[in-house]
Amino acid sequence: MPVTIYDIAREAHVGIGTVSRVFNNRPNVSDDTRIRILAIAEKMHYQPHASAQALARKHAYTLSVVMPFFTNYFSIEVLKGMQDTLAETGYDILLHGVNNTEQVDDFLLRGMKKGRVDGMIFVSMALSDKHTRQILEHKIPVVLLDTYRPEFDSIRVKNYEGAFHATQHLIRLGHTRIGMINASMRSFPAQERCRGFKDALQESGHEFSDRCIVSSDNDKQDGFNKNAGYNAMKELLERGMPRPTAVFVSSDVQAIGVLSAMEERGLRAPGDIAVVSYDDIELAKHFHLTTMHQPMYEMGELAIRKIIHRIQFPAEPPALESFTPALVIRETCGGNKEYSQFDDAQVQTT
Amino acid sequence: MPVTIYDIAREAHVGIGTVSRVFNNRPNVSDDTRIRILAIAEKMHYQPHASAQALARKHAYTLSVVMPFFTNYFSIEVLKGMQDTLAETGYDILLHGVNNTEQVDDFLLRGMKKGRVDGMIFVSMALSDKHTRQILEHKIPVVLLDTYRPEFDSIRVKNYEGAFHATQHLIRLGHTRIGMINASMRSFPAQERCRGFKDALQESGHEFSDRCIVSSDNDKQDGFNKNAGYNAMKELLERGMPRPTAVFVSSDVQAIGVLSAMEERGLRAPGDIAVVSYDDIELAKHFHLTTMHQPMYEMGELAIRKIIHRIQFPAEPPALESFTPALVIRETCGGNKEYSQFDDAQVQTT
DNA sequence: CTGAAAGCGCTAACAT
DNA sequence: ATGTTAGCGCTTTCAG
Repeated sequence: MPVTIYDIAREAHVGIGTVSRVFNNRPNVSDDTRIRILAIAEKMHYQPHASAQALARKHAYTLSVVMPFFTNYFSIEVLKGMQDTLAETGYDILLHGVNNTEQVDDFLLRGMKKGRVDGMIFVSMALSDKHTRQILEHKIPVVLLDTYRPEFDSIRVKNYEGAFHATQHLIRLGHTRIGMINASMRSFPAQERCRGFKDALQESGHEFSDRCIVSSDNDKQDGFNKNAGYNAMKELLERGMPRPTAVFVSSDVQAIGVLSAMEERGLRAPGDIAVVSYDDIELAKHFHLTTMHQPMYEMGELAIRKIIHRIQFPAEPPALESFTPALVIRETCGGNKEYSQFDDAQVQTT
Repeated sequence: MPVTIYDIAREAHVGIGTVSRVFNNRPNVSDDTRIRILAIAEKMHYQPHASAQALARKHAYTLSVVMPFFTNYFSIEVLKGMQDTLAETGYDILLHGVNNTEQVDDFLLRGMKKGRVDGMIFVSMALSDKHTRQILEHKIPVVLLDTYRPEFDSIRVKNYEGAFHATQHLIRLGHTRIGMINASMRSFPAQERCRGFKDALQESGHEFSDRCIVSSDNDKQDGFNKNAGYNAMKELLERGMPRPTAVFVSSDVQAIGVLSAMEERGLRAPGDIAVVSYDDIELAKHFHLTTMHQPMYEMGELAIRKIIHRIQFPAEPPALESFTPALVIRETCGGNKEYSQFDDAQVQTT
């Protein structure tokens, strides 16, 4: 029923080889026959068969992107960067949104199924040893985004440094009782940001107690959501210790929740409690959040370039590339507003 | 290099047919050999080859989802509904984010490439006659989501009715000078919502002038973004006509921008200007927006079920399924708050 | 420059 | 119950 190269070969009185050559832009076809074949193909509405090509070429031109469920801006921006880059390449992506860890197994299986995809990109998820081993065994090209594993190409933003910087900013502003609202510690970025926070405090000789940190245990999006921020802030305020004068929040979405919780008690930022958060999502500007800007779109772009490179050169040693987040100063923790680069914000790239 | 059914057949001293049967859970294989084959496959890390299967089965278990760039909540929620449903089915989706109309051609081509996908879902985009013809010619199963074409299965929300209802709400609240902030008229939903708005006004005998409507011409996301709302509201306020006492905004994201623009001039909702918007995204609650709730997640779910059904029964006549949006009353346009269903909101289903 | 033929890895119909 | 064989539609030698 569907038209194949055989059909058009017969029609054009040539061999299928010649037809194939034409469609693959190979040399060694006379302009004459090339044109004739193209015309016939057009007339017959010929479409090459993707699976057949993939089988013969041993190349599916498909990538799998596995990410924790992409409801937050970070994932979306990353995805967007990927898509725009993809457009130029002829690759397509299979989107694999992960709700929980068991699903990773499933997607890993799908991705590793021979011939399905040429490579996989894992976003923001700590890969277990077991998964790592499986991937290595099957030799499927992988790049990690917003996570790290020495075995694979990794693209990270310096979460530790970013958190450190953000906290330092608070300290320089004169704050001494500083709390942190963190996402779920299952998340790799959350872990790193927590470390950065602690170290910044310790380095500057601040007293520090784990009671200052509230980690969300909200499953949804690893705790990177508004409600988690709201609840965590409420808890922090109720822990019955002297109220912090500043908090570092592990993401902007959470910070929005934090702001809500504060508002409920009549507290304002920065007056009562200064707030610094992380990500610089689109809405951050709207909430005047001072936050750490992450080059999400660019990371998505790079991930695609890297995976395609890796597919071409599987043997090269894995490389780590790091993006440094930049502090965007708006209004939620006071401070100056002299320079302006990102819209209404001042940026320091440390 | 990679292990195939031939390898495992040789190892197990059986024919490849038997091996194939085992992996396809077909009968007519003795438990004995079945177990033996499974064991050997396991040992050799056998993975079936997706492209080969697709070629032989004439079925790729892949869907293409084409949507205008998914940076807004609507798309994301829809996507999420799709993904969750997909998990049970064994299908994967190729995500095709469209930035502009020319790209549709590209993706259409990719989608129609034989064997690539078993079906396509188009979200929130008016399909041109040309595209429609192409799809029909290639007989590829299609379902439309948030658009309509008699030629295909369509899932819509009643945009017209929703807008009508929202506007009516404003009218019942006693408003007479009502404006509308619309997205780009290129977007189908925007067109429908505009019609609903106009008709509601006319039906109730309100004077109506096109000057009350500001349509965004912001390209990004067809004008469904915060900035577009901000700019449009600014323009409306500057048109030098008596200030409207209420506005209907074609989406929540835009409404957030509208609120900003108002705030800048010291105007508050609902006191100075009442605001009703559309979508009921997650953040709508945070902004206390009175808005039309759309069952986005459910629509995504249904789209998947429909396309899979359509793939199985290509001959059935196309069906239209409609979701009715519900008015969620919060605070941006006053009114009562007696009942509560969606969180803090009252819902009327008309 | 072009045709023929051998795969790519798997499914499915047909024998046995 | 199991082996054999013929495709699925395309790419890619290898002759000519």
